[in-house]
Amino acid sequence: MFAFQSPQTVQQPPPLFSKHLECAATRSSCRPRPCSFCTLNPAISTSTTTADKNHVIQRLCQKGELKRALRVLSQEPNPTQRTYELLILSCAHQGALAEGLDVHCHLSENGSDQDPFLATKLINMYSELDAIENARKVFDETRNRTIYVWNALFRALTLAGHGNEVIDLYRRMKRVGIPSDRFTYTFVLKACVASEGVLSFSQKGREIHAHILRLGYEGHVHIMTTLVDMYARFGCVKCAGIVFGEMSQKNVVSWSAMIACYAKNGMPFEALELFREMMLKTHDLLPNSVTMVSVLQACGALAALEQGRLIHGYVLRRGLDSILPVISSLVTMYARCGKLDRAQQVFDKMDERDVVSWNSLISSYGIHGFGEVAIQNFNEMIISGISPSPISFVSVLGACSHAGLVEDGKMMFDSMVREHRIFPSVEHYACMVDLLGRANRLDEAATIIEEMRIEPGPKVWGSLLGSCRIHCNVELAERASARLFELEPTNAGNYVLLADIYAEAKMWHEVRRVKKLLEARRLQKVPGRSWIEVKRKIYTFASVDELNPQIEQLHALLLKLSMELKEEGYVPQTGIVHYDLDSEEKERILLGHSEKLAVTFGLINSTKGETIRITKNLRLCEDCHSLTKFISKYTKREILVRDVNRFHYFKDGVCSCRDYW
DNA sequence: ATAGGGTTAG
Repeated sequence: MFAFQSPQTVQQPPPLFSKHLECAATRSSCRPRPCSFCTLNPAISTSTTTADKNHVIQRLCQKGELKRALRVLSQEPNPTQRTYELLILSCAHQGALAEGLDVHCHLSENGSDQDPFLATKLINMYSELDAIENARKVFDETRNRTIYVWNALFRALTLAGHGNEVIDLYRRMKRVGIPSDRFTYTFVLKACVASEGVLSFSQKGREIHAHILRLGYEGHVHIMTTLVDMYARFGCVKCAGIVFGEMSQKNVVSWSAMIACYAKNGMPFEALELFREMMLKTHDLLPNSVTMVSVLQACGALAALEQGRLIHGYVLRRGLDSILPVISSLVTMYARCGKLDRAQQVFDKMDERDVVSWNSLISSYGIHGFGEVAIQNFNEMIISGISPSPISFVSVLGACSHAGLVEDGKMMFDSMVREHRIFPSVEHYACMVDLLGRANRLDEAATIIEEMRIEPGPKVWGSLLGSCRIHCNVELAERASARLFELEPTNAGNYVLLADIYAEAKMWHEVRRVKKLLEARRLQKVPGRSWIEVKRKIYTFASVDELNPQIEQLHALLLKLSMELKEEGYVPQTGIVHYDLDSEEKERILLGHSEKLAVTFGLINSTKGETIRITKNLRLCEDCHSLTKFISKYTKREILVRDVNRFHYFKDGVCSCRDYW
């Protein structure tokens, strides 16, 4: 059979006998009405030769007729390597595990299972079919393990989330003295990300990085880009930046990886800046849809509506507006910039939708406080034939939580397992704790945690602590924070929350104790920041901001506003100030909050009638919330504030959150 | 001899 195969005929099976020769000669006419040989019928007689049967199987595989191919296989005593390969690929492609096992069996009986080429293909097949055990078995049973076989198993294990195993295997491979190749590293680096344990980053990642440099791969674009991505996923923006900066060759993927690194690690300014640099510095590289997704994400994070609109324009000009991930990120961008109606419009214009597009829409309504609409969209998604993903539930449960729809949320949570066979993750439990906790059903929230079937992570305890803050439950807060201090000792936010709760309860001694703990561990509270986009420029504010040239003017106006509004009924919420000071001092501290400065800046610098849009990196404090309501009423301005969790839309002295947040 | 790799939305 191989004798017939010359390089040119690899793609087209070789003409083997006259009947097929006819077919090959008249291929054009053969297409619409295939000849009887090509369709080859179940009636393949026993008299057909081995070569013929191989050919038939190959044709059937290429046409996706797996079942018939297998039927012929069962009559075929001696399939070629190529035939097996096509069968394996076909099984993988069609998600046919049972058939794949049949092929594997056949191949073992034939003694072909020691062929490292086929072993590689089998491992890939099992990987695609989510049968990692079988992939491992193929590896174990293959005696002649070429680097292809090793790499295939690395890839399979990484995709299945067994990162640690890959690292161990890789080390074993090195010990045994098998040389790795450039492909090995892209898989092993990804495995570092998928591996568990605190030490994964410092030990494994750096270890592999060192090997890569020692082997002289520092000029290899694929490997270096993966390295950038690895550091990005570890949250080490600095390391990613260094690798990126030292790359001798960069392509669109490398740039996109670095932009995504900034966007995903809370540095949206830097993401936009790098995108600008890419556009200016590289003339042969065009950003692609993947790049734009990260850029849009950054716009959304900054609530930079004007920037976002510009990018949207660019997306349209480049014709990237029909790509699903791009549209979904446009929906999210508009919603996060406060333009819920625009988000809905973009969504409406899609001709094709997937779960992610729906999830974008659902969470958009969620952060704007429209819980019912979110649920409605969730149901519409199901009616349209798309099954919810775990993220769909995160989105809809979050929406219920923001809107105080406790019963709906509980029903949703129950339906997860019952109707959709989706088992709740830590994320979902955190949503439920939040939902119940906000609604002042703290006992129920605590019960949920007790009854969890998986280990409650910091997200879950954090939700509980946040709810304790809202409802001033010192006792439960102490329990939650004790767990949190164990689980994430370096997260300053948890200490601050606990101190807030003690302060509200006027337990000054305890406040000082927590603050000392913070100092002893050399942790710093994340400073509150707010920002506002005015005429496509973004201005940021911090409570100790002396850089803004208008700062004096802002302070003066704020003081005047607060005095006037006190006469209208504004009462400064001094209870949230951590220090045991007199009330005048406390008021002064409150007036320094960054969102008040941003609102005032907006009042001065935007045109009347324009909505003022503010973004804040933390949760909105009660005092700012209260004062902003008054400001919206007495200055007749609409003010939109997005905090970490959701939107607050202030109009005529009321907020869209109905004081529930 | 052949084969395979990096960035993506919620």
